[in-house]
Amino acid sequence: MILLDYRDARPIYAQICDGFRDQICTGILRPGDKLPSVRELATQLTINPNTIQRAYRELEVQGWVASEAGRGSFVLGIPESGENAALLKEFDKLTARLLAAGVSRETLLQHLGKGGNDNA
Amino acid sequence: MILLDYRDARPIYAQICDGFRDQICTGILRPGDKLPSVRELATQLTINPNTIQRAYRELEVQGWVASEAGRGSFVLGIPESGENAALLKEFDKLTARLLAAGVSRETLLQHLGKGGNDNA
DNA sequence: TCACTATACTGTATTAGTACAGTTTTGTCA
DNA sequence: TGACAAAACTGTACTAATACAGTATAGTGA
Repeated sequence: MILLDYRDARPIYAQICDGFRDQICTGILRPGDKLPSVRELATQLTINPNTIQRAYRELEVQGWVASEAGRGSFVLGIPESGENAALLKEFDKLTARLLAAGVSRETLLQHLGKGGNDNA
Repeated sequence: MILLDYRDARPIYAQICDGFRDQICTGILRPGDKLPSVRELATQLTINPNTIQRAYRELEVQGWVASEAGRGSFVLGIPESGENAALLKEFDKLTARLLAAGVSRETLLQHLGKGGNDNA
């Protein structure tokens, strides 16, 4: 259950992020669990679905959850160190740059496929 | 002068991006030139300043312009694109690092999917 | 039972309203 | 002239309204 505190200076989406991070850290939410849909939670908290989406996207970028269009958002687990976030940001910038330079997404996908082996 | 075509399927912000890219490529706008402020252009086009900001941000991420809070947005020039190979090499290196750090290929694919996908 | 279509979900994208924070310029007073 | 406060800019952040696109499921016919 996510609770909002409107006296809190932090934005709503950040409070939602924190709420889910807590629930994942304490084991209330476990890898594979489904998060409430953006509309469901938005209705429950009486805020706009877009604000939920903003929170889910944040959690996704940071590696806590994964969202799939048409299916839902699912818990991944506690992401590895915070340094990865910085690396991922760099990754995003580089990607944008390559796309702007005319390199196709296919090419990048191929490069991604070629890399090492393991996974997390 | 940026012109909008509301019959165009492309979103407004993408049209604005294209407009400025054209002006930079053709030399109408040169490095160091100041772009109209988000409010000024928004008023001129009778759209919301936020839509302009979206376009400027896109151009900034791609390396065409630089925005400074309180000062304005300025043309940088045509982003380097000659040595895509070098950029791709950097991409590979960064990818390897991320994978080694425990970031899953899934996460990287998601990041790739999220990147801006305006012009063809 | 199986195939297919309609529908009811899901996340996502685009644009807008509004408030905030940083910088520059202008005005005022000593 | 110089210092300093006020105001007029600037980009940015947060939330919301709305429309779109993908997926799963329920319903219907053979």
